[in-house]
Amino acid sequence: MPELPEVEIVRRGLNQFTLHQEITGGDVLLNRTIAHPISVDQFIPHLTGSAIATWHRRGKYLLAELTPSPQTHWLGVHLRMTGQLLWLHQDQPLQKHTRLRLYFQHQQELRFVDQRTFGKIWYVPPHLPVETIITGLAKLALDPFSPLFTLEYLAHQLQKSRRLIKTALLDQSIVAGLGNIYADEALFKSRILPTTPCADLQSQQIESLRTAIIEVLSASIAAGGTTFSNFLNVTGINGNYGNDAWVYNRASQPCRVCGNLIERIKLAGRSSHFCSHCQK
DNA sequence: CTCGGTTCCTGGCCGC
DNA sequence: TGCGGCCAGGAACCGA
Repeated sequence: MPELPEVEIVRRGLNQFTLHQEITGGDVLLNRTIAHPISVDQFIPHLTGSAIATWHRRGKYLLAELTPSPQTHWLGVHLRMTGQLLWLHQDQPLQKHTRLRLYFQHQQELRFVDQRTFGKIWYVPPHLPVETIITGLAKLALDPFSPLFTLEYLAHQLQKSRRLIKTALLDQSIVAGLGNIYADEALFKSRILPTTPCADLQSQQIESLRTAIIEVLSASIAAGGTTFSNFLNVTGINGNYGNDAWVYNRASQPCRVCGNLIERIKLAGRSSHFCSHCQK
């Protein structure tokens, strides 16, 4: 599932291919993909004639800064479970789950393909803060790559939660960008059991967790994102990270550190993978 | 206010 | 081989 590293890989690809080219039109194939404006008919006309100055990422959200305009306007994208943004020629045959097509000059196209239809796309008009339209941004925590993502910050974020650490890590208002894969991986690297209540974590463990989060995300970005799920970068290429996952999706397989069998349990409806020998 | 459960959706997989 | 049902999960929403 696209988590921070996959979204970052997509962002880099978008910045490589889509900038400073006029949007000439488009086609909405599934209305509910467009989260804003409410009237889908207005979506394509709002974008037509603009170009993308740059793509930003906040947590798992992608934000395209649109020009020209006296005031900036924005295009927002969340891939959710199965969303893919592909840069291709308009002649390329439509994928079965194509939800949105944005046409660019020279017959190029930015295509949104999303099997399970949870993905969302927003248009944010000028004069409005993006948070007022893309409401998920309003309660988003710091990005782990922010210089402000310190031990003090993470400790403070976890202090206010009475939940188990695994559940807290999936909450985007505590840390932005983690999903089920990298939450399990970061907990393994920091040797913390997913069932540990946040309040029981020692300062040393929180620092270890903070470091592990940054390392796990960095390693995946360096590998081009995960092999899991149907993640593709904008040119349609899968990543390489899944092959060296420590625990994710490895239930009943030997721990890569101690050989104990990896266990799998359900926490708040999500599967959690861990080694009960390495993690305490 | 906090938090867990449910929901959205499709396709892969398991067991009979 | 065919098919029913379960499972995967990000985040909004609902209700305790």
